[in-house]
Amino acid sequence: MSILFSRQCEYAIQGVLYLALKPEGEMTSIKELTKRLDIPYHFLGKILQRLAGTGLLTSLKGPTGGFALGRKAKDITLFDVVNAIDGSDFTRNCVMGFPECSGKNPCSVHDTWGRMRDEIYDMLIRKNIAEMAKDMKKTEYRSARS
Amino acid sequence: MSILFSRQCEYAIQGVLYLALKPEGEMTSIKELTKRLDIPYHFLGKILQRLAGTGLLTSLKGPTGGFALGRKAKDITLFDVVNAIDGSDFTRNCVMGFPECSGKNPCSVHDTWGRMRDEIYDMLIRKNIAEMAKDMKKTEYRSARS
DNA sequence: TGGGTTTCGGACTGTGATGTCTTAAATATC
DNA sequence: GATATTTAAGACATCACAGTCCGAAACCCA
Ligand code: FES
Ligand code: FES
Repeated sequence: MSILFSRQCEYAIQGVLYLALKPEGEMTSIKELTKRLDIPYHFLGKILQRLAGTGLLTSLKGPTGGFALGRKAKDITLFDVVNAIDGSDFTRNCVMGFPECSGKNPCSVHDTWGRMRDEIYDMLIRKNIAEMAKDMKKTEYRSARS
Repeated sequence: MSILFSRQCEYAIQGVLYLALKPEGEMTSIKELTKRLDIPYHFLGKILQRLAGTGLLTSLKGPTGGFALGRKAKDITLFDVVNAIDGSDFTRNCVMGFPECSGKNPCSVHDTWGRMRDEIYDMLIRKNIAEMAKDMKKTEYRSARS
C-alpha cells in the first residue's frame, strides 16, 4: 500500500486501467482481471461492484458478462476512481493531522503541503485513463486487448 | 488523518514540535502536552515512550519528570520522527500499489510520482524542528515556552 | 427448459491500528 | 522512610480495513 491510497483504491485503479485498454463496450470478467493483476478474487469483485454502483463501471451477469467502463475512457480520470473509493478529503486536510487546515491557523508546512496537494490532484486529473492506460508499461497490461 | 502519515505519526510530529519550543533540557509532562494538543493521554504516552526508545527523546520519571528532546532541536528533522514511527517505505513504493516500482517496469505516473516523493522527502528534511516549531503558527503552540 | 457461468448482496472472519485501563517502577519532596 | 507524581509496560477493548464465503439472481446457450 502506498502512502496515498487505500488497498481498495489501488486495486480499483489497477482494474479500471486494465478495462480502459479493452475495446469499448467489451465485458471483462473478474477471472481475467485477477489472472493478470495480483488481487484477491472476491475482494476485487466487491470493489468493482462498488464502482458499478457509482456508475463509473457497468456490469453484466452471465457467461458473457463482466465489467466495462461506464463511459468513454477519455471522459474518466484517476481522480474519479480515487474519489469514488477513498474520497477527496486529502485535498483539505492538514498533513500534520491538525483539526484545521487554513492560512489563518497554519502549521509549519501549510504552504508547501498545499502546493503538493495541488500537484497530486493535478497528477490525477491531467490525463484521462485512456492515455494513462496507454502510458502503462507494466507487464501486467501487455496485450490486454483481446 | 492525512493521506501521508498514520495517526501515531501525526501525534508524534505534533508532540515533538511542541517539545522543540521548550528550553533545552526542560522536561515536559504528558499532561501538559495533552492539555495543549488534542491527543488521548495514554496513547500519547505510548508514542513518546516509543520515540524515547529510539533515542529521539529522553524521559524521566517522578514529579519533575516528563519528556525532552534526545538531542538538539537543530539536529532533528521531521523525517527523523516520521521514520521512527511510519518508516520510510513511501520513498520506494509505487503509488498505484504495484509490487515493483522501478524505471524498468514503470506505471503510468512513475516519473511524476517519483518527483513528488522527492519533494515530500525534501519537505521533511529541509528544515530542522527548531525552525519548524518557530514557523508553527498554530494557536496550540502559543507560549509553549514556560 | 435446464444447466453452467457470472455478478450481486450480505454475512462472516482476520488483522492491524487506535485507544483504554491497570499495575509497577522510578523519582522528588516532605 | 512515606507519599505523591510521573513514566514504563502490558493486557485489554474498539474500530476500520482487508479478505473470504455462500446463496441468490441474472444471463447465455444448448
Ligand atoms: S494547516 Fe497543516 S497543512 Fe494546512
Ligand atoms: S511503478 Fe508506480 S510509481 Fe513507480
